[in-house]
Amino acid sequence: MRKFLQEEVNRICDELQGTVVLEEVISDYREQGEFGFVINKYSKKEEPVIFAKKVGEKLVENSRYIESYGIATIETKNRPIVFLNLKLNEKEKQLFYTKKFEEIAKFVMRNDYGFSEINKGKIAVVEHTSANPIAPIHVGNLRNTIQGDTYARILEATGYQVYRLFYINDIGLQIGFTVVGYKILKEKRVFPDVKFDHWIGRVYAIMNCLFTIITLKRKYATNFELSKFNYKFTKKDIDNAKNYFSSNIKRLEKEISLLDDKNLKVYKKAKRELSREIKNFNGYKNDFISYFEISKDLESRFPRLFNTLYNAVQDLDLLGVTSEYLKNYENDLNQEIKNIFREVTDWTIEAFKATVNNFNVRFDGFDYESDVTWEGRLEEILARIKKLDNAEIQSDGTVKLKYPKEIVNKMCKELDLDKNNFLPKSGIPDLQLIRNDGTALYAMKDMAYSIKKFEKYKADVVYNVISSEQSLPQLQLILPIYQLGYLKVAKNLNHYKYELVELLGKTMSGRRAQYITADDYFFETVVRSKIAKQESDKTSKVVKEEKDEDIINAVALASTRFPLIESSPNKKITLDLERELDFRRNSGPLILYAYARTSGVLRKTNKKEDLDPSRVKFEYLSNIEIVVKIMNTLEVLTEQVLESQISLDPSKLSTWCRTLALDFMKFYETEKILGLSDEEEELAKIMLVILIRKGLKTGLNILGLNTVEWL
RNA sequence: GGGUCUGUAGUUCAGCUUGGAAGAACGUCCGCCUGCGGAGCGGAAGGUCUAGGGUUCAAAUCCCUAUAGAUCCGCCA
Repeated sequence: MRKFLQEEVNRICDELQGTVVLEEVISDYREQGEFGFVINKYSKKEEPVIFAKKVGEKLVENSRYIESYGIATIETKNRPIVFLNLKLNEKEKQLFYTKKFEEIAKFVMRNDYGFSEINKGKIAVVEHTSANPIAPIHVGNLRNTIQGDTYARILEATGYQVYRLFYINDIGLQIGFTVVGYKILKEKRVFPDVKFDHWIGRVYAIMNCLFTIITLKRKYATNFELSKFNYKFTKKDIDNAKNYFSSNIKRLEKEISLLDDKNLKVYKKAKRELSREIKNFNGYKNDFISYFEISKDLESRFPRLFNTLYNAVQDLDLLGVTSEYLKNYENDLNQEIKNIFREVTDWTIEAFKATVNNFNVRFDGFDYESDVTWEGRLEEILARIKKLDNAEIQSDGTVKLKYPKEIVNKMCKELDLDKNNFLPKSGIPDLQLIRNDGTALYAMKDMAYSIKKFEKYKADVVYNVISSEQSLPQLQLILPIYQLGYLKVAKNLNHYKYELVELLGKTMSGRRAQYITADDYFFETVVRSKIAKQESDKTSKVVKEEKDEDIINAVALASTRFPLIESSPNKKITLDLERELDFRRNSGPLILYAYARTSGVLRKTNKKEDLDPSRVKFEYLSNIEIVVKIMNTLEVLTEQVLESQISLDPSKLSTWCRTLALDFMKFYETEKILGLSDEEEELAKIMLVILIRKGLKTGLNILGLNTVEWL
């Protein structure tokens, strides 16, 4: 109606230059009409009130829809703000809505409701989760998984063919020593006694602890006295470390205070360097203290694993063996070592699959970092990078790319990066690609993988779901790709950013093998959902003809996925498990409940879901205000999906679902639907319920949630 | 030191692209014990939209400055 009226107003009053935007009138002035707009910007030099009167009269005279008008004035310092509010002719309005409702009803009943074909024929790749395969997926990772999967579904709804990818980071120090630990345990015939990813998480934590302790001991053996145990700290070690670092920090602080601040530039630089060193010392000091505790903690929680590994590494040069393993794997030199790396990662990935499956998430492809490394693309890229003007090849063999201000600004402009809210005003730090031993750094492999995504999957657009912390590396990734001439890749590689998740009252730490895993979270939700269902069964007289398990799973799915997408991705969220598990406070179950209620209504009537809208007389609908609101909501689903896609923000769609559910609840409570004396009215109301049902189902399905008929 | 993100009701947030009359849920208080299913509904209280300045007839919204919090700036991946 608003849109239509807007056009009508524009047509009639040609002296209103520009487009009129009608607003809904607030309740204080409701007797003046339903819609209104601000007259000031059109009135120019004329007194707004007088101008409003003129326009109002003209509108009443020329439009059969507008019955009368009212003027509302808000006083300000200067000229008052004047609203022209329009009251509609009830009969014409009724006719208009009747026609409009039928239109919307037909639209909603279409098979492709909610879906568009704007991106038909195009291929999109969404890479998400990509958690390190050395620890279970925890609630922190889960936001990535759910955001990525939901966004993939939104892309599909706008016509894309979507590939969901998981990038397996199977190279690096952490996986290196974890694999060493795994091999030891396998030889000693110590096998997993819990789900593999949970178990490998413990192995990782223990190996990391042993590895870090020996590294620290080696590093500081000449600086202060340390006990002869290679893989353990004693109380005395910690005291010595504390003394050593504290005195160093004190010394540096004294140096800072003695600095001459006359030469500002030199002073600032020196100060920065000194505070960085202080930070380092503080870091090491904390490492000594915390690994002392971690070691004891892990030993007491997982005594068998810990002791087996601890004893085994005594006769082992852990640092040497790890680096040997890594070198062999990275260069694909030894089949046996390759097998054991793959064994660990593949088992973990299988466990990941089981985890995300609970959340209705599946992947279309898994790519190994090691494969990318072996494929030979790296040499080719490196050769071309070395020829770039901003490449810097140092005598020790390292290769860096320099990005001063001018280059960055120019490239950002050419790539149109400011549309993503990213316009660095200064240069960005140097990007190092090659170590002095000639091996490739992560950034290098990431470039190769980005290009591979476009080639292997024939992608038109790629979305990397990665936390906002990684904004800089993601930018550093695009620029060299662009310089190498991969224009399509650079322009269509997007960073889907999201802020991190915190858990109320809990700190998560992989090093300590302390986290709330996604498995725990789901299991806990299932338990709560069971309890909630039992309680509802007690009070409800309804016999539920659906499997308990399906209902419980649907509720658990909604309650876990919903909180992770209902606020916008660049808002940090704190999960309060008590709140999320209370189904009265979590919006997910509420929407499922609304849907189940539509089922309840339909069950009691012989009308079917395929009811033909053209048989329905919408003029019989009463309580027009809420009906109009519902219809307006239903009408815009497709637009809402598109908006979520364009703004990389699924929360717009989740809000849409919640709004529709709440409005339906309101309608349901205030209006009797079945058993009415007037058959036409009943039919119209049933139609409305069918439409809402279709809307909820479509919206929820795009969000990756399942609906159930009973709750 | 330099980027980026965030600051709106007691709490969690929407609204900012494209300026126009301050929104939702939860929590609190008061009503509706179930007529199509109470995981619900109605009502009330609760806000100098972090601060200051600018542009404008008009700023939560645009621009500048400040401030608080998060985060990034390694031969880690």
